[in-house]
Amino acid sequence: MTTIVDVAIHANVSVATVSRFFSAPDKLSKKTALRVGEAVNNLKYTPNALARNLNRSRANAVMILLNDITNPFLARVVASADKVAIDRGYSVLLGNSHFSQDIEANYISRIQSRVVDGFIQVSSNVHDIMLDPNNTIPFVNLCECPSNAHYPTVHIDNVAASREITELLINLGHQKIGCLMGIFNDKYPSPVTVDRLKGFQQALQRKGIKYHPEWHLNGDYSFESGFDAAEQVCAMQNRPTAFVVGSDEMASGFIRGLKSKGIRVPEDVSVTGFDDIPMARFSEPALTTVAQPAKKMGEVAMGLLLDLIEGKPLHKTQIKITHDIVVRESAMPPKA
Amino acid sequence: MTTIVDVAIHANVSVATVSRFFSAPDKLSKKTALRVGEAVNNLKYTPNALARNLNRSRANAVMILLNDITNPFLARVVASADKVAIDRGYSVLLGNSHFSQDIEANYISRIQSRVVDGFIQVSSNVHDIMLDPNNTIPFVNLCECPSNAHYPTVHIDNVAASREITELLINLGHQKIGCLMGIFNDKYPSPVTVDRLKGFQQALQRKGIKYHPEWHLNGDYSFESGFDAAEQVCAMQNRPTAFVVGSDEMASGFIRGLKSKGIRVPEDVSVTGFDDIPMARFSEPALTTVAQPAKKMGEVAMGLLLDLIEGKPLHKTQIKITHDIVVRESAMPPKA
DNA sequence: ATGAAAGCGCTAACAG
DNA sequence: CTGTTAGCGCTTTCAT
Repeated sequence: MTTIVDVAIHANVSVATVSRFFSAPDKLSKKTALRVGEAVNNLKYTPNALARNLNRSRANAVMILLNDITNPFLARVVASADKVAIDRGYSVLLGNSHFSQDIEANYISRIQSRVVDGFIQVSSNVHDIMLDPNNTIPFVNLCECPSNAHYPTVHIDNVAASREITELLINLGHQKIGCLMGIFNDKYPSPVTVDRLKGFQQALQRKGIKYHPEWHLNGDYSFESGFDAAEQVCAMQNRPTAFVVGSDEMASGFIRGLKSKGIRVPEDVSVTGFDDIPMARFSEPALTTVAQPAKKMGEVAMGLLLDLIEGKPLHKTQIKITHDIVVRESAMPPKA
Repeated sequence: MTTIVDVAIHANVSVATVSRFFSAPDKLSKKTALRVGEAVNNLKYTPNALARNLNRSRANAVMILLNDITNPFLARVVASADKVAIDRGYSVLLGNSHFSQDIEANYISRIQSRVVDGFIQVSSNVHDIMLDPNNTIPFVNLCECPSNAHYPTVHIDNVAASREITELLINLGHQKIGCLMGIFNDKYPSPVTVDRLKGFQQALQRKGIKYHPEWHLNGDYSFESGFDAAEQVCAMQNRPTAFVVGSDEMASGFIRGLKSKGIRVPEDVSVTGFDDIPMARFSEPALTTVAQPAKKMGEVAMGLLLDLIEGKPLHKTQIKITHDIVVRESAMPPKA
């Protein structure tokens, strides 16, 4: 490996000068700058980031912690966050936990070893580091912050969003409304799940409609779990005319399952989704859903994190992103 | 920040002992190990990876270079590759180029600064570093290697795969077969595109079927481009009875476009895909396609890369992965 | 404008 | 089994 010393010798200057060539080129005279530049080219020298980072004690990298990079919503969040990171000179490390708390914890310990300057967490696990009042590693939670969290956060108002999409169904004339939501068996129940259920119930309550526990189905946000849940709908003798579903993928699978059982959507049963991933538009029928602006959320979260890292003065660290209700084809008034 | 020195003082041992506590704990007596462990806990010490990496000159990290993390096939590749990386103690940096050669080149220069020990490239751009006979940074190309590449590679036989899926159509009785493939306007034409077209043409030729350039449509592998391509099919007075499409997403969009124009699939036109992403199964009709084992490819590529990095003796560095033809519903015999 | 030198925090001989 | 010490490659005062 060619080092800064090689270049210094080659250019007949001190290592300090070579260092300046990269970090403060304007402090060099034209002549020396030229000589150094030549040496750099001849020797094909690239500064060693490891060494540089060590004495700057900055890694110039951030980590994004998430459960599953193959989730299309998360992938879009990562893509947009990643873009602002590179634009600002940072690398991004993937912290894909594959839904394992152990793996996520392992990532946290790597983070503590300073391989990154901060992290974005897109999951709801709570780690010691996040509770430690002496913690110095910046982080922001995206989408999944417990509602009482005191740390930086970027999220939509899931309660309101879920309430609104439910109200849309009610305004369409539905009175018998079921839901298909996430399950609650985690150590740290997903705030997303909690809030979306809460919004659903709020809407019913406000309109004086009874919540039927027997119409409350559970899934894990996947297409498959939606497909499977459809089975239970068939078994219902008194069937809802509409379902609020906690994610587009699950809604898509649910619709597919319903159709395979001969139940038409939206003619027999209306279905709504959540997230507005690309597939929502291409599902048949196209999904009426809540749009969560993945791109914007990724950008805002990364922007916030980098500001935190760079010590910029911050106005606000708990940022609410506005959602949208997207009306397409999967919901219509109930048959008389 | 608490450093190794703090711990050493606290435990009344030398820094070397503390270092050994982490790298070779069995070389310590029970007593000292205990003392050090206590100090570590009390001080909440975590070794600084930056410093460690510097004098080991190893980053314990690898980069995955790709065009778009929101591509479901790539996301699955990354997820599986990532899994073997963490299992072997490495972090993975995302090199998401957003289809920009400049960004990819920028990542390459970061790589040269030694922030990672090696990289997997899932794109077809050729960089100086890859041609440099003196290059010491290990890398492997996944899926997208030019066929004459001399460097490590993991890929399926795209020519054979494309030929086989075309033959399936021919065996079904189709004689008028069109295709929807990628375009060739890149500096480094995608070998994937080249090979899939070649396989398509080979199949026709072997069966003595004429290749009709006017039935050759172009897209960019996206759902949208498939949808748009369907428009051109309507305009054809002499229409093929089947199309070989270069990716599942594009095939899916193509089918959707066809259906929106009143052309039934597969009754009027058969369509095949490529990749077998999850959506292929859920598309309507479900896609007959070539299965490219994303999970396995990611694992093999990462395994190979880490072996390379760790200097393990290698039997083979150009690895061919077997594909499968998956028969579902989107292809049937042509109407008489 | 440039150089000398003291580290950044840790590892790895080499001694003992 | 444990300690001493010389770096890893670079940045950054402090002088000049």
